[in-house]
Amino acid sequence: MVDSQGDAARDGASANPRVLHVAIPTPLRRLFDYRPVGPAPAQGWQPGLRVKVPFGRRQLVGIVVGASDESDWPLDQLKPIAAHLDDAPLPEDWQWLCRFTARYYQHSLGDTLHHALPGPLRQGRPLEARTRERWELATTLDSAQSRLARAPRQRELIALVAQHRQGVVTSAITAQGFTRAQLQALLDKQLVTRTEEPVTAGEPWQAPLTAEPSLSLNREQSTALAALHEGLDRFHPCLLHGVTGSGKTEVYLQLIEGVLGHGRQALVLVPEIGLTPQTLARFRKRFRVPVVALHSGLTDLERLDAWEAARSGRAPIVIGTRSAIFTPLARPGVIIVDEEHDGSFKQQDGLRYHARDLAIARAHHESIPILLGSATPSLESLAQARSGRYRHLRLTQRASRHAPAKLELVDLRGRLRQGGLIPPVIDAIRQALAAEGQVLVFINRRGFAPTLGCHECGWIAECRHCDSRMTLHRHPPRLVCHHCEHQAPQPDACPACGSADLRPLGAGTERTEETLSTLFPDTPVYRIDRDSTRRKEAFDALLTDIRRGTPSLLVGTQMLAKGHHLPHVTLVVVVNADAGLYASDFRALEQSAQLLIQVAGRAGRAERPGRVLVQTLHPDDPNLRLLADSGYDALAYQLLEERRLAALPPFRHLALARFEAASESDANDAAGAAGEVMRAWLVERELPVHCLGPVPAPMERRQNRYHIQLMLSGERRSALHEASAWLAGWLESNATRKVRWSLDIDPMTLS
DNA sequence: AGCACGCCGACT
DNA sequence: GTCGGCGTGCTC
Repeated sequence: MVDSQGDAARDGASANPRVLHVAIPTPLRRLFDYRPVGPAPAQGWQPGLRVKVPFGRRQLVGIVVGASDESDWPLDQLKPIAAHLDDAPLPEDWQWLCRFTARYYQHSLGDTLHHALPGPLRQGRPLEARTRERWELATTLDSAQSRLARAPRQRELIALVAQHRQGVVTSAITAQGFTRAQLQALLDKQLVTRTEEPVTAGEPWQAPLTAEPSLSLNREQSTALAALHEGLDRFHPCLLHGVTGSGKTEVYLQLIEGVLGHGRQALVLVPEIGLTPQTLARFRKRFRVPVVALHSGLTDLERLDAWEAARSGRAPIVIGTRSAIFTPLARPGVIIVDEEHDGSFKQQDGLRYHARDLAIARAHHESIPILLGSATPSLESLAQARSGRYRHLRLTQRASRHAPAKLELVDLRGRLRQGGLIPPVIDAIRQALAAEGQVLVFINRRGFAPTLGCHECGWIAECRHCDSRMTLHRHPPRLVCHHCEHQAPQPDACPACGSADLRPLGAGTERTEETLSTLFPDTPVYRIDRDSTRRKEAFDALLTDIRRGTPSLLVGTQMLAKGHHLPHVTLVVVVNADAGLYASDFRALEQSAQLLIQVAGRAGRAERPGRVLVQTLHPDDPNLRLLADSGYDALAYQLLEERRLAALPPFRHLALARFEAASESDANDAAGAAGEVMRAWLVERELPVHCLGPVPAPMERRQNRYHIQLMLSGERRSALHEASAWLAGWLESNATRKVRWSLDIDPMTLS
């Protein structure tokens, strides 16, 4: 059997087993057997125990997934384990999710478990016997506060401590946005006392749950909330499909309040770019209970703390990005996936999981409701809602009295462009600024210009290592490949013909910023992209400036379009809407429609109506027209029809095998061989799965490596799963070392 | 993936 | 004479 790594789990615990089946952090998709020696764990040899084992010449932390008296290996050749690291197994719900993930994505179970564990636990750090600090008021609140006249944060902190007569633990304090340094300052002034206590399982939190009253809901919101409340004790998948500004977050908050009221926990997943301080602040302001955030900025120990708080049940609310789906919960009550259409939920290397899809599977397994929220749902979720498998909850009304801004298409053809903008658009910007508004100019290209070209001979700056063009940057001046980071100095003369007439082609954020600074010298111009916001503080400072609301110009990539509330923006300009219209990728149009709507949603959120100008070379494109005239939903349903006709997701399921090698023929041969055996196997097994390829990836050469792919597609998931499992097994034992391969189940892009 | 072993090129 | 390039084999 090819996929044997989950089977041993069924053997379960046995009192005195002769063999332990252990998942090891290696890409090998099989288990390794060991002999249990030394003292047995307090609760016996159960699945979910971490063990330290010898593996080759290394010592690794593995996880027991089963115990029995049998092994495929000669028993006397089994190595003994070095030690067991836990007396009690890791949480069962977490183990289940890892097993499911490994199986569904054809990934090594050991690697999956490893990936899903916080760093310290991966390295073998003990989970038990940890202590925590409890802080109590050491004096009266009044006298403490009078001594903190010049330290406002410490004064707020002492008020928080004073609210808890039995004291309050550190994690609850930091969860409210305070720092250890502030606690230490209070301790030094002897205004608080600190005691250490062992960490025990959390008790249910107590009322009152909320720190500030809920907002009143409109009829649609109430209907949605009522529908959600009625399915709290079962698997109940819902799509909260609400236009920008319709109050989805308020529905989340009140749903969570209900879940917490039943003593259960809530897990909230947000896109990478969406876990902003404002989002977090909104949750923390509403609830009196700790809100634990999991994001990339945490240290290993903070991450472990958060994981432990969720596992023990001490943390009622957990908010995090993609990987937070692997957080164990003691009393799961609901999973919410905000902006469910967002591409950042899909991991794009290694274990290529989709957190939204795993969230559905997890909610099903735990028999809890799951809420997917979006103004622009993915076609996958829309199809599920339409078929009735998900409950379709719509929010069509906006809190502000203005209708959402319509997209106005602006014809770029034959017009002179300045920094990518044509005169009527520049006039509109001038008017908006004169009316004291802020203007957001959206370009999805970093750098000064997409590329540099010779006006004499037609030469274009291409990357030496990729099939791509180099982007021109100005600060500092250089050519940069955005696919491999390769850099080159900006040439003074054409390398092909020697002409000095080299010109930037097209506009990126830097160029538009420069143009706008020249056109509007008295107005501040803020550029927001990956280059200008490398440092987080720089980004925060920029946002603070912008929120002051003085008339200004914001030039940015999708960083700016997603997540951030920009209440003073009255005009949005999309420099070029054409990138996604004719792209080869089958999801390009869906994704650019989602992005356009998201960008447009930045306009006129406060008490002023907004305008959205969309520049395009294809003002008559039927898809673009449909989006502008009838909105996202109309386009989405139209695209669904096209997907049906083209036999693409969500009507068929895909798996993509990628092959990559330094030589084109090696990659091609490997993909060709795999395709042949795959097709032969499909014929023999009479499985209704198509195998396409090998075909070169859209950008075949990247970093001097050649990319070839093979696509499997099937109407039935089970058949596709069987085929991809077989292919993974075949590749694992037959692929040569110089060709790297990977399997992507439900790929988001075909590139 | 790691990590070893093993067999051919340019160096102190 | 060796340091070191990466092909290939193995991990219970």
